[in-house]
Amino acid sequence: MKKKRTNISDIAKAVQVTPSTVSRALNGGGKVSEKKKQEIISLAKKLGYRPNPIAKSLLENRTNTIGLIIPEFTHHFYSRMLAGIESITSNSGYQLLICTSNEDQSQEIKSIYTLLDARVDGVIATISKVNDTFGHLQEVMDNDTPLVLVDRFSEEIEAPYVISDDFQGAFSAVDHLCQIGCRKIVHIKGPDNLSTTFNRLMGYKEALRKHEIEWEEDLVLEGSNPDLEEQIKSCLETNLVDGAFAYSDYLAFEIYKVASQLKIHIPDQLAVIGYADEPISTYITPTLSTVNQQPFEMGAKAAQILLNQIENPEIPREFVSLPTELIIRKSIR
Amino acid sequence: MKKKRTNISDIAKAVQVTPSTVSRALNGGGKVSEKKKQEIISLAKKLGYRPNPIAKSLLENRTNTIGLIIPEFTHHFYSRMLAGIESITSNSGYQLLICTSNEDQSQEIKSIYTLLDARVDGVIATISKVNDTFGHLQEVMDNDTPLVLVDRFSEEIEAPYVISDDFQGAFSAVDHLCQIGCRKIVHIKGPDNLSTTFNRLMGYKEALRKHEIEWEEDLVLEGSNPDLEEQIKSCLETNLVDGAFAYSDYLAFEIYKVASQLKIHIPDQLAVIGYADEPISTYITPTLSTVNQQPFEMGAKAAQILLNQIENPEIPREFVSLPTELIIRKSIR
DNA sequence: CTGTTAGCGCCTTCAG
DNA sequence: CTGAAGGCGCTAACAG
Repeated sequence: MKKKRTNISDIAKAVQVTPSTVSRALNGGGKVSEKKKQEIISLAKKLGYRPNPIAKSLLENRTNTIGLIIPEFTHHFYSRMLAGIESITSNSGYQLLICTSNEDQSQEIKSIYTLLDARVDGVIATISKVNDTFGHLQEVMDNDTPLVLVDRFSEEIEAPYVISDDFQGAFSAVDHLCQIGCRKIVHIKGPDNLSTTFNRLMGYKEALRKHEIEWEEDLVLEGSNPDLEEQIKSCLETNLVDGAFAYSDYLAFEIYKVASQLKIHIPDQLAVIGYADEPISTYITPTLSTVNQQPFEMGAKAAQILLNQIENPEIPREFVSLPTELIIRKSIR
Repeated sequence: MKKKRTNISDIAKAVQVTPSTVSRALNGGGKVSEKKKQEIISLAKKLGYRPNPIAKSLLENRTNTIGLIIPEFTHHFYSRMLAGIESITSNSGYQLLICTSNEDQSQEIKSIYTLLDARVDGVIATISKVNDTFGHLQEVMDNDTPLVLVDRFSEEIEAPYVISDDFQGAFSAVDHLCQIGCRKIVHIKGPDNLSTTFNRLMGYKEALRKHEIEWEEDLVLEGSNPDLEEQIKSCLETNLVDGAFAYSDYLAFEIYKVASQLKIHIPDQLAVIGYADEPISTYITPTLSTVNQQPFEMGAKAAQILLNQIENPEIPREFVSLPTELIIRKSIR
């Protein structure tokens, strides 16, 4: 059994006043004689009194707690996002209640209700990859609990969101490849159905268009294809590919592997750009150029918007698309 | 303002009974006529009634919440540990309240008090690297809040802990190097003052002793040394080094860099083993052999011990040292 | 079987 | 300036 903590009436008894007076002395509400006030304050300190936030929560109908739902912790991207969120919330006196969904929508739904039960003051969520129902998210909003989506969003739900500008990120990467003279640029796509996959593909095409390069279907490969390695190999062999842009750093690494097999030199014969600035990108040889999505800033921004909504529910919803940053390393001449 | 949730007395009014009856009907305590019970249950469902855990917490003096303190999120090791912890707590109906210390003890202390204020039912903590005071941790225990240390521990505090067996991990790595014929094995040490640094060094020495190899001071380098690269270079040049064991995968990578400069072939001329099985270890060339500390299992075990302590405070403290796993990859013949 | 009462810790009226 | 009373939502003990 937990030891009983000293509470407000313990102090009241000791100083021979009522709990209300102690409350007033400690919180400054109303007038208390300076003498008693000092006495109460010093005793409180001596006894290590700390107000019970649970009682306050019950009274005020708020918990100073933010619920967070993310797919998982282990990708560097989400760790950084989490760190960004935490940097803001902890500075504002909010606690973080964290749930993972493992990209499984049924778990996401369960988590949402858990958080709602816990009476969190707001929710930040990265929705699962596969999603077809939005009632749980709608319920959060119907409950007047502010909700901010981060990294992924859906047209189905009218919550504020913070995402990364995938179109621009891809565009800047491929634009750079074109500028340094690449004319045959292969693209390895991400998983189907994700808006990020689509937007990065669009950015790729748009950059080609800008440089008046015809888009070729043969040069766009499916990253999820089980024999991706074969695909890359035959693509590199049959075309005079001089540039590559991958949906992720990990997929870019697949290109490295094949290039090494085919004795194609990176960056002299082939320039490569990945996506997400994973730690591996600075450890592989040659170091990989990539697009930084600024996950820390994404998390921080989402947290700021949420706290804003909590403290001022009337402000209009914000929809933020954060700019990306192209990082040039040795995979490019 | 948050919308008012339907509570127990809303239901009571609607069904014309008292709140206590509703409570009994919903929780099964005491006897309620089957008819009313059904009526109450169906109405509760219809109104979407969900009990307010805050009220229950106030009453029961427990919050079904676990506090967690970790240095940071971004190292893969902590992400995995976190995932391990979460896998256990979420299955047992506990929520996770997470704080980061950024390896700063003053922040760690602040976080501890925040968690104590939040009335968490237990605390899992990885203490900061630099630590010289333990009053805050003692206070957690004095408060009868179960505490489990994970990854790092201190003799100064008598809390149960779960750590990785660094001695055995290092021993198995160096033992393996000896077995494949290495006789001149360099070791790059970790940060001073960490027990892990010390224990891995001990494991290194013990393995050498087992194979009757004299320990040489010249072969042990400081990983934190700013001109580490130079040190490695001169060490590899002046000694006929044929094996290397590094405190971390990142430090092992420093050896890769120098070996490449000196045209020393890994693994033919030099066998290398790192530590921690970071993702980079499978992406660098050649893939790096390493020691897996099983962070997921560490987190899970710590969570299990904590939940045990919470539910059964009288059980004796456990002190767990988890075995490591040597992973052999292409950095070894 | 069901209602009443009391209390978890705190704060906020409302009286004095 | 300070005490008394009430209530946040819920449950447990005690009466009926």
